[in-house]
Amino acid sequence: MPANPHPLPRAFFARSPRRVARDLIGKLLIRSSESTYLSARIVEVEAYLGQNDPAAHSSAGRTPRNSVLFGPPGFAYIYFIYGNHYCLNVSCEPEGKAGGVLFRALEPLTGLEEMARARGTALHNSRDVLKLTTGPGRLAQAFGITRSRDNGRDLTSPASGLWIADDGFRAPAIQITPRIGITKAVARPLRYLLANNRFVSHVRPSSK
DNA sequence: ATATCGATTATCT
DNA sequence: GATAATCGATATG
Repeated sequence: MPANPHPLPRAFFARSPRRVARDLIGKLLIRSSESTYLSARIVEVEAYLGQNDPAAHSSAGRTPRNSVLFGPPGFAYIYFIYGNHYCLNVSCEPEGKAGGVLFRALEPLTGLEEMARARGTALHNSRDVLKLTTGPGRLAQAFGITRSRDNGRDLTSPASGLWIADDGFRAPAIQITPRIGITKAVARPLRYLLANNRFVSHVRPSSK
């Protein structure tokens, strides 16, 4: 039985995005407040490196948009993409060095009704559950994550209301594949996923 | 099952 | 002016 979830310490994130990404598989993302408790297991992430990674937002240096990636580790970097979607990252590496991990898919555990409400979708069958948090845009919407609300939020403290936790679960097997949806540095194996998990996001048929 | 397209904005060239 | 770490709707097989 999983233990009570406890927050991951800042030192967990003060490492290379690869190490952090690998170790985040199987951990929990939690949105908690007096009126809300959403939790989901992290089943798919991607590492974005601070240096020598053309696909990373930090590759061209520090800007107002990406400054969280250059700040201290364990904070939320939220960006808005395609005019429609927010995506959640956590900053890695010690302060001053860029790097982050993108959350790509979760397995929802508690608060599924509220997630469906946040997404404006039905929740009648297992197919509906599957679409709650599979994909970076979907999981952000399910957790009510926006740039204005959550960019720069401390993900190591339950007091912040959005945090990452360890409940004792240990991933039996982790797969590593190339990243998805990018056009630069396409071949690099920086996508980490929980093997045999149904909630891993799908490659777009025509995305190449 | 795959393919195409529109949404709609921050950022960069 | 083009592009992007995406998704849902729609059309067609």
